[in-house]
Amino acid sequence: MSAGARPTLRDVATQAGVSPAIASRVLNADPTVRVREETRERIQGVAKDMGYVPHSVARSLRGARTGAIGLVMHGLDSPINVDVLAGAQAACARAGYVTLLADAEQLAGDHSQLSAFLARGRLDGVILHSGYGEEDRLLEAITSSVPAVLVNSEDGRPVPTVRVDDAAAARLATEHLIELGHREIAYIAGPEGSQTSDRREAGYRDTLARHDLGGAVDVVHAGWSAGAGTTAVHELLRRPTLPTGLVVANAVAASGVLSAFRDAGLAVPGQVSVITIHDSWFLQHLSVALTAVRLPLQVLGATAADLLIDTIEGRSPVRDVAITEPAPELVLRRSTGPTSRR
Amino acid sequence: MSAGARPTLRDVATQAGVSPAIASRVLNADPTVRVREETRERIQGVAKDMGYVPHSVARSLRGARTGAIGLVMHGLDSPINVDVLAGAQAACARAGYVTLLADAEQLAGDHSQLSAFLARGRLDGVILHSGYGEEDRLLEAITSSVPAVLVNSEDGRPVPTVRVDDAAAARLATEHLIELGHREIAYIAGPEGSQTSDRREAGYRDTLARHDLGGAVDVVHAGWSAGAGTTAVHELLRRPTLPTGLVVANAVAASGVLSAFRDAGLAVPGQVSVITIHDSWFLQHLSVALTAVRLPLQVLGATAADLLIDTIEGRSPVRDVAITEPAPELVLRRSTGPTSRR
DNA sequence: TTGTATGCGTTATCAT
DNA sequence: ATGATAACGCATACAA
Repeated sequence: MSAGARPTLRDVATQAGVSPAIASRVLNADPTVRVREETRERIQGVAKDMGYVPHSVARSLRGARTGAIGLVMHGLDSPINVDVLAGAQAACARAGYVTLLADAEQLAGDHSQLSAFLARGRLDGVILHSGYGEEDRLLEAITSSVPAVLVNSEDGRPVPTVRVDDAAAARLATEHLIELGHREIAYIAGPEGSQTSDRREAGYRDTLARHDLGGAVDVVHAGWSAGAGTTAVHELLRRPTLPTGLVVANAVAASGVLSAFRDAGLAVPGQVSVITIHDSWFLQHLSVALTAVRLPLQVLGATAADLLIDTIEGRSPVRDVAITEPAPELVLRRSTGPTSRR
Repeated sequence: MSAGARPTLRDVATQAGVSPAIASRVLNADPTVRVREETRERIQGVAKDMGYVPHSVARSLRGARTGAIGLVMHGLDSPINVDVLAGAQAACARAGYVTLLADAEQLAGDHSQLSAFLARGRLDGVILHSGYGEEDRLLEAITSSVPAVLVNSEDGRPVPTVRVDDAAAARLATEHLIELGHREIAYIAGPEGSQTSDRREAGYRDTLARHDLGGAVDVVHAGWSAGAGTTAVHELLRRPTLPTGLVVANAVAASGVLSAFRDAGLAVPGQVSVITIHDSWFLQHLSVALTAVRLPLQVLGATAADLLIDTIEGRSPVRDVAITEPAPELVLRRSTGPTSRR
């Protein structure tokens, strides 16, 4: 055994004066094997002394499992998405899996990256949280090679799906504005085609309808970025009259909304109230501390991981999960207030 | 070949009527092998038709390489650290490596996670960007198993180190305030023991000294979080007199600083100017758009990756890298202005 | 120009 | 209670 080289199972077995087979079973605590207590201790002692570490690759080759889960994520420039990643990563780690991280856009755009990632034997499964643009392209390649779980996508897919209760969150946000007396409430949407944004829009429309405000539906398509929020406000400002309340689909976009109002000299919440979906540390530090509906994003990631792991380990036939616990929660700050107009 | 099972190299070889050895060498474009053009095409055709994907695990077991790099990161709740992660991830992917992500704190606190991550044969190397608390504990475990590169740590370590030019950034920030006429400038530091914060402090001290303001050195220890920034301001407010300018070690902490001033009713930059180190998308949306010194964080991550890959692939004896290109850059926004006092 | 044989480190099966 | 052996899929040294 040369200096840097780690000992193999055979090294341990030889040193302990037993066969590799016995050493393997003892070190893996195989319950079906009966060895003398003394032998067991000797093997374990030698393994510890020699600093034996199992060779994960040999193990995966022998068995079918790799103990690795792929996380294909998009938009890591947004803390919202990072929360999902963190939740998924932590849940995988707790369950004994390591996680491979890839960027959805890069993977979709570079075939060699995709095949390196999906190389046979590398992964036990994949969690896919991608922008709607990459999703279809990636999904087929992934599912043809390993089990997958989709985050925040439409259900009715060929793979299990996990999402938060977007509609409920939007309802809560819209209700809040209505309770404050607002009647002209616009929804600043995400990019066109985003299912997440569509579900929130549905909640917004629901709520207006239930309050006989169905005629006031007012949707402005923007995007997930701060710049998109700013652009949406500029669009609003070109109109003769402004809504009194805004439900913004996403906290990052809402940052841009607030800055645009500040730059335009409009008071929030004096002239316009703003509420957003998703909470994050930065909201209270924006130009006006931003009222939001908190959604359990880490739980979302963790649930996706748990569902995938159940699938991998042969449990649970659950297909689609909508997370209702913890429920969406209103986090009151300073960006919403009673309407001054009627 | 059953339904779900992917074909092996042997399946391809058999189907093409050649031996596995030839198939292997053709598919890997081994330059030392000379085969008939017709044979080559037949093998490649069959591989494509059957959807052959090399088995990464078998490959790693045979060779010594795994094509995987571990990213051990801390503080993914801060966009600053996520930038470093994104840079490293992208650079690894470009070079054909997949990346395993782990959280430094979790790894340091859970021995079974650590050994799963460092299992023999899993990784070709590790990039470690950890809080100063976990670093020492993790470093030994990691380096005893694979090559590593340290991000933003002190040089003179047993492993190669990469960092940005913290001192230069702090000098630039401090100079800026001095040029605006400030003479009482405090440094809001990171947590005690942080080398990154210490390097920035040195730059701050340098600059004061060079302007004969060495007597005005004023360091308040805080931390990297927004809450720490807020606390530091509360501490300042208990003093009889406030500095006119603040250099804050980190943009997230600076968010808390700005909010604390807003809540206390102090005007920024009217009564106190604030500049921070690190730029990020949210700075322009804070209660006052925050002036900052931009440091190339993605480049930092990418450089760490490149250095590690050089090491893995047997090139380059470079030990410690201080990134000077692109140089720290002043990003002027609204949180700094001429001092009103003298 | 192509084929055969071996071993990477494990674990499971079957024997003793 | 323990050991011998085979096999996972691939890449290489060597043979033909």
